Amino acid sequence: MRYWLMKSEPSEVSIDDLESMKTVPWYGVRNYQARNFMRDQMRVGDMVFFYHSSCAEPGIAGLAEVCKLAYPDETQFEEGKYFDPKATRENPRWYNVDVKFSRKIPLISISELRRHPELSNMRILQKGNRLSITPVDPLEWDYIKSNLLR
DNA sequence: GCCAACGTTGGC
DNA sequence: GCCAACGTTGGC
Repeated sequence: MRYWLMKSEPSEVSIDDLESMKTVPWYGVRNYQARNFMRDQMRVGDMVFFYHSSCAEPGIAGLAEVCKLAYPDETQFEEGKYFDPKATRENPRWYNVDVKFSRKIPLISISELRRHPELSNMRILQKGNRLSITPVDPLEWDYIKSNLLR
């Protein structure tokens, strides 16, 4: 079982949206590295920190779980901002897993995360990091669960 | 709104 | 295959 951190803009899909929808396809990823994590490494049962990005209070807002293996992202075929003219049904370019709500937590802000030297290697805290899906080291996962999660 | 960092694109 | 230009991300 692996651990992940997945960024979502709350104006798009927030932890409250996930709670009310129960499960959500993680559509719209258009970065190859992030796609590869979903397509090649995520398994059902993997645990996820649900992270709010590009908002007033960025940080970990909840816990979720991978509940369906990667399959072609439907939005690449549809009109709209995620449409990809180079993608075909025979040759899809983008994939997504489904993610299931686990629980909401009191926000662990990015500034709070930065306060802990134990977490200083987390991808999310590195300067210039823009990757929307990153693996979380099991030690970092446990540290956050036992020290920062209420 | 700014801007640093980084990924992608496309001309050569 | 290089690399400049451009677009996007995301914290601040």
